[in-house]
Amino acid sequence: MILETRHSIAEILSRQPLFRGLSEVELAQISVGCREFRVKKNEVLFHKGDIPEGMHVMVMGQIKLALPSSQGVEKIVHMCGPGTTFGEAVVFLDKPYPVSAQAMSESLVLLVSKRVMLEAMESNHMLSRKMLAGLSSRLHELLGDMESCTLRTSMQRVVCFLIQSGAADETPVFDVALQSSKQNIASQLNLAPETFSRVLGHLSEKGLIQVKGRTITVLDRMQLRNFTA
Amino acid sequence: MILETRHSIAEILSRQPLFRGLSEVELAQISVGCREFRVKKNEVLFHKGDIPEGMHVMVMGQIKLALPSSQGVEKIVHMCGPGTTFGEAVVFLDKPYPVSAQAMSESLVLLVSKRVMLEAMESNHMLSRKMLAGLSSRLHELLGDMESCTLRTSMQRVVCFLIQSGAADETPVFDVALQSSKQNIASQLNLAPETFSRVLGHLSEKGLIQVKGRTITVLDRMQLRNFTA
DNA sequence: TATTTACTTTGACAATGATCAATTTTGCTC
DNA sequence: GAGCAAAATTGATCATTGTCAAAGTAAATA
Repeated sequence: MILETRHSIAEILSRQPLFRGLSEVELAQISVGCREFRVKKNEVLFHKGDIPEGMHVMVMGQIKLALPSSQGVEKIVHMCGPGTTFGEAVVFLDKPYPVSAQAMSESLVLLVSKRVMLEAMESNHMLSRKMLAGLSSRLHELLGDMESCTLRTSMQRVVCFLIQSGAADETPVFDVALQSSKQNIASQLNLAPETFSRVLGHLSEKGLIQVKGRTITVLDRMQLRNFTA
Repeated sequence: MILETRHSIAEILSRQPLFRGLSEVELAQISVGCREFRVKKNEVLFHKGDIPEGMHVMVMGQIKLALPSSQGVEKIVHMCGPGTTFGEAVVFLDKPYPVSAQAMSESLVLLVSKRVMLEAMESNHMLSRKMLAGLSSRLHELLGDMESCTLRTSMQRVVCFLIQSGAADETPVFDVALQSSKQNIASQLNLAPETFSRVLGHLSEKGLIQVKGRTITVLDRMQLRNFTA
């Protein structure tokens, strides 16, 4: 039974981008250091300040990483989706979690112990390399968020968000499907939900976008970009 | 002459925390991939958007990493001091610099090429481990800054800054020596210089701190901390 | 030391965005 | 589909913080 579980965990791991390319032996070793978590919608996986045991691998679902504040409000720092990892940094730091993690939908998460991760990386340089790349990406992403928060107006933040959410190509018209509620997006953009709503309203009035529930249609990428500066 | 220079670079490297413990051969190999930069005060080492060639090691001086904005203003993200590194992330990412780097005082910086860093890490796992730890620290630090910017008032930001700048012990009275100008600190705290000045003024009035040029004396750590919540 | 330049402080004012409250809409559960 | 709860919108108001301007101070340079 346990062997069966370990085996299935190894199989799950093998499908995650981070662990792709590892040998069966390596996967087996890592799977031994794994714990499986099935969390329901709104369930909290860990709180800011908790002592971390390892790194998390998202297999299924959606989890938000957020900074709680003394009052009820919180600032969402990142949304994690399938195939991604989070909490990498705590593997190397001996510090409590700097954020809280809460499931936005029913999710399946693997917790890989620090020790096992460190050992696996010691014997497999490619894994180290991927972890380095992952942390680097996260750092750049966070810098981008910082830039948004500190030197852009609410309008600019929303416009940048819309443009970045579109395909990389230069199609003038495209749809943005919000992957979560608007208040959620607002928090990521560091805006009050009301402000977000109003900004979308303004852009609609000007005929630059069209809002239908969680789908926003950008009607004129060029003109929209003018609001960036 | 060149050999002489390479040798001295290897020696400098051996004194940097990141490279401490490497063999002479390893240091020699890395030094081959190094370029030395001596920058004067206010000189720009690189701009946001430039294509990175490698990672930087600060040997001497002080360099600020900042996000420029369309208008003249900028947001300082980090101050780099001797013995630290910056631009680690670009080694793993193939992306332009997300920040600009400008010397705040005459500085000596080494640029270690991406290729050489990657090779050195491949053969020395301890180096990978240190890079991972460094990136992780930076990430947590940035999360802390994010927390500050997004869910604290100007007063709270300043108070947190003062308390964090003090020794870890619980001495009620201590000095904080600002390592740069007040407008500089203000930018790091995401405040207008005027606001920073006013907040310090308020705290002085209440008898919680005393400001003398670039030295701030905290008179009552406990009471000051009350402003955090 | 004199002179200029940069930094800091202070005041008055403006504006962006948050908050509060009420209403409408959406989506979920039974 | 009815009823309920959560989410979104809209309006009115307010507060925090930024901006502009001016004066004062410190520091750098000749």
